[in-house]
Amino acid sequence: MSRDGGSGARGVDPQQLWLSPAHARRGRRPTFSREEITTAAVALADAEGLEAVTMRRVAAQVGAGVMTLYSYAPDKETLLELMVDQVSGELPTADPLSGDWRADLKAIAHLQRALMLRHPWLPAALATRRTPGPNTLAFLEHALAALRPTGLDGAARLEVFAQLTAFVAGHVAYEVSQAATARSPERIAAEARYLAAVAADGHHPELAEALAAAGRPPTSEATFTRFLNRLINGLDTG
Amino acid sequence: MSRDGGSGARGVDPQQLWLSPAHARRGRRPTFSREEITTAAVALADAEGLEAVTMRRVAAQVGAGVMTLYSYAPDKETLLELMVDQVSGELPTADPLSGDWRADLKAIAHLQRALMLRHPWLPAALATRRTPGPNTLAFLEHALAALRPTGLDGAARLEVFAQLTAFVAGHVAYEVSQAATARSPERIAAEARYLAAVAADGHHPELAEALAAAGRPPTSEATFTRFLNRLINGLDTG
DNA sequence: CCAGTTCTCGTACGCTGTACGAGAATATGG
DNA sequence: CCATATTCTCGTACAGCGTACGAGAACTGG
Repeated sequence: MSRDGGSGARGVDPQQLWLSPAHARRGRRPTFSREEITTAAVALADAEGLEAVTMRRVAAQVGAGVMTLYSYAPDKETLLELMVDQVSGELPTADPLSGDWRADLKAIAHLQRALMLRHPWLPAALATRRTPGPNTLAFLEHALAALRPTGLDGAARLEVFAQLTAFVAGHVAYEVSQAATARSPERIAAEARYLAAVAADGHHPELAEALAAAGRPPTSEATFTRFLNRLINGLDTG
Repeated sequence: MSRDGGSGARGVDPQQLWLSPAHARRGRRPTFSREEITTAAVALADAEGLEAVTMRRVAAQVGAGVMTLYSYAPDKETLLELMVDQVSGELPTADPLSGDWRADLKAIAHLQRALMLRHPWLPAALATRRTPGPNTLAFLEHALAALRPTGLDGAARLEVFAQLTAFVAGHVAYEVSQAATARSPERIAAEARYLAAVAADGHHPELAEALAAAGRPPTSEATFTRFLNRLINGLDTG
């Protein structure tokens, strides 16, 4: 018995993660909380990147022993899911819908991009995410409602939203990787030298032209908007 | 001195990776080759996934000592880049172009998808890739040529191709993660139960409808084609 | 107060990437 | 042919990772 969910004596059943928020009524009272731990992990990831999120460092951040974390999340991957869902809570889910589904969808994508820029580790974390948590589901609900005027059936709307999210994640991942590279100028100079050498070898005329034409890229904001418009405008053809 | 590139005494300069294929003319002759090691790593990743690619296991595969690998690649991340470029060599770069850039671009995307399905670790590996190798550049050259009839300038064509690749990678990553989940039926059942519970709570009508409408999804091939067409058909608007 | 339950966390294990340096193999100058 | 310089090979070692285990602390209901 006593296996009926709840933050059990020996950690949490990963299958029941999102269905067991409260703590047991018997025995010692918990010193920490799932939210507290998740917040610490998010702060760490925001400040130093996803690879800085280790069980030891998160534990140190909240002032707990390392193994204590396992009472609140069954493993590290689950902690990542908690992080994803926590920051997903920053997304507004009650924005009024205009009825123009393209405009609404664009607004949703811009919200997602802003969130990912605020938490640059998010695209990478989304790549391995398994089950959406409540905050993620709330936003999904909002997005599905926005897609209702398309006339697509439920499954198709789900598909469209998944693809949109993947698109935004891919774009932001590229944006932040560019920004990160730009921060170490030696790296980027070496890469530019290498590409220039390749372009100069005469076997890559298209690449040479692409590199020659490249001044500074326009602000990524504009680029994002351009691609987003292309994607969304194409949506009900094919 | 003697720091002029080449597979140096103590490994390879990561900055010069792609410009230093040959080996030194003095001293002991190398027992292995970069290609041999890369091939072993790719085989390992194909068979057991990216996380099975550890320096120790790759070394064992080729029959070398662990540290020997560091004479051929300065670190593990570089080995991953070598893997990416090696499998990129499987992409044909001399396909005739039809002049219909949309059709050509769709063909290119299908080639990329096929490659990624053959090497399911590729989308994840691409996410952290820094500098494109020669095979990657050859395919890029081909893709840029295909985009020439669009009238876009070089930089814009580069952008389009990057976005297309990200799109394909995102889609295939989703495809393979679905397939992987399907292989452990208990997991997927638990997730379905959880989502059903959420849908039944009355606060997620859109989600409920989406889940109800979902029979088995059509073959991913068709889904991929559908999304690809949407993306490409939208390309010269916005 | 006692028994049962739950939470905390020190210790330990197997795994990772890789720095170091000794020794084996080869090319060249004498 | 030998001495020497150069290059490649790889055993050992270390810090850091995720996490299994189990002893003990804190709390509740009887």
